[in-house]
Amino acid sequence: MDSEGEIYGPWQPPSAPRDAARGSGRREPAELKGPQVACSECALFALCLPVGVGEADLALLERVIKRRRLLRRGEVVFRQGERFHSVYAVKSGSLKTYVPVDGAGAQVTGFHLPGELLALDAVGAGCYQYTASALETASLCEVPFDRLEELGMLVPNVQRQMLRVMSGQIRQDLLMQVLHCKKTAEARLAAFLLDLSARFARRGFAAAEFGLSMSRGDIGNYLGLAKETVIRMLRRFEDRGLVSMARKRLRIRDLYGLERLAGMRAGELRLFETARPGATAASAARSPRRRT
Amino acid sequence: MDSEGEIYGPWQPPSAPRDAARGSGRREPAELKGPQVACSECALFALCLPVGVGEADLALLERVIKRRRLLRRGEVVFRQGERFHSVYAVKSGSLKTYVPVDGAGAQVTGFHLPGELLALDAVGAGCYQYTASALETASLCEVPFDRLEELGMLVPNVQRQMLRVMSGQIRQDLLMQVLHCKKTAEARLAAFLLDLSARFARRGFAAAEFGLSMSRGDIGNYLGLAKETVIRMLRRFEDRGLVSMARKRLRIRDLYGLERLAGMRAGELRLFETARPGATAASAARSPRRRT
DNA sequence: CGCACGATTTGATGCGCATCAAGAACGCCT
DNA sequence: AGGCGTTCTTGATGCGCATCAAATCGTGCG
Repeated sequence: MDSEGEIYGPWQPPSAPRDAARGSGRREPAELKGPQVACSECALFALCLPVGVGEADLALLERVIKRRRLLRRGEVVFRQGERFHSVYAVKSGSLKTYVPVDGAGAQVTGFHLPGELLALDAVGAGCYQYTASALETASLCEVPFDRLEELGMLVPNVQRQMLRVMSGQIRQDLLMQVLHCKKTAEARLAAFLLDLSARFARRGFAAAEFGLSMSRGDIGNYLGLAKETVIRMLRRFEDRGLVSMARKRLRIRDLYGLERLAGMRAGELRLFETARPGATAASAARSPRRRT
Repeated sequence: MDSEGEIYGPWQPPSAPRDAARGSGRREPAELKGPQVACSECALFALCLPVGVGEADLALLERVIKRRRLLRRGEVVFRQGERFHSVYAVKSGSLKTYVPVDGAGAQVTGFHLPGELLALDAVGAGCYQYTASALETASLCEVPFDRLEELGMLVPNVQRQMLRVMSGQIRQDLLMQVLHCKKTAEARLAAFLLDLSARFARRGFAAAEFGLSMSRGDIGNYLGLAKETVIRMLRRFEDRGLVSMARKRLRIRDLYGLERLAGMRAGELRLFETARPGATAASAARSPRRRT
């Protein structure tokens, strides 16, 4: 399916993190530690899934991939404002995306796990809307958008699938808005963990145990909380037996308890590219104290 | 440009607000008071703009419009979860969209002014993602999506334009996230007013004076604030001479002052369908006290 | 191996804004 | 006009969470 783990670093913007030294010794790439998705599990593949799951489609897909890129922690894939040319699929590792914000630091806008698509929303803008950087060693598939468009000519449904993916993004943003406006710190963090869990599960990884590759600060930034609050809430969860944590490793012990805290079921977050005609949302009422 | 103000109410879901009585007397429709956009100013028209602005295109556009719908305050256009069939363009009046939320009320997800498009993001989901209802007497153009798709076949760029509009929505959601995570109540409200102003201006209405058709409660809900806070902030703005208010009418007196409060320039909100290759965002530093 | 710097924790303190509780000012209907 | 429900306003109070400060841990490095 893949082979040849080409180590590209050709277009390397001035961001090299301190640990980007080439021959650092420890653990060479090629065999990547973390979870890694097969092409058939990747969001990119879903772009042409509707036409059938045959070998031919896989071949079509392979043809649009320009190259793979291997990133180390902190390396930047693209920056906000750069001219848009490619979308990316995460093959292994994880990334965060963020936008610089006025005077104070940045706003983390999302985390991206193996099998997920990156930057499709830049299509309509002509330039990337945010900066993407690796949270850990990661590999990506780059897909030049013009090739994807060509593919769209051959396979009419690809266009529709792109709309679908973007629509899924908007749906996700809606949920984030609810989270920010109506939920306490506790509920936000619970929802965040459930979201991660569901996304791992979706690609075939363990839903109950996974690594948090981002820092507490990043989580807090993303959720609109101070990092101290994130820490305190995590501790609270652990004290209540909802999760157990060792360093950056998290294990969910009481899924239902978390769902109760979050005020929503796990599946309700990130409904990505799944049309459910009749579903009208939650029922579970629970919310400590937050607005009317 | 239009004529025949057909008063349709055929598909009227069980929501009739208390003031929906038919022959209530006062002020018949047909002549609408508020701002009203010409077809050439409408977001729908922008869908095929790139092919040229000729008469032929206008004719094409007219062909896809199924009918106009006239709504009274509180009437619902579509509900979350209903099967998606049409997108809508606001011709006059204004709407709000919202999603029901677990135990407590709803989350207002947006307001929609004349010339703006509604529900395009439902394309990828197959069902509407939120409920839309009129804030005041309003008229809409309904466009069945299958007809829009047909148009897409005739005019290839329509597809691209749809991506563009959705991408603009995602960009807007990103800004909302920053607003919620990093800004104080004061900054949020200032940004909200600037956003409204820019949107009115964009369609050719007065940027400095307009009506707030939504209630303070709706504004607060949308921004993640209590309605009391909205009121207090508005008063504060007025006391400082930034705006002046009479009932639901608002006049912006000091645009620059508001921008300083919001911590961003007016144009930075809602950059809708405008690609700006090199723009990297703000510079104005200002934020009273909010996160790191 | 021990140094240094960043990430993680924990506690103390205070501010921003939600919440509660009335009252005032509409808009709407009879 | 007069009544009434809804929205808007204003003040008092308290809680949630940001902020500040400082210790500890982890990790890459010389």
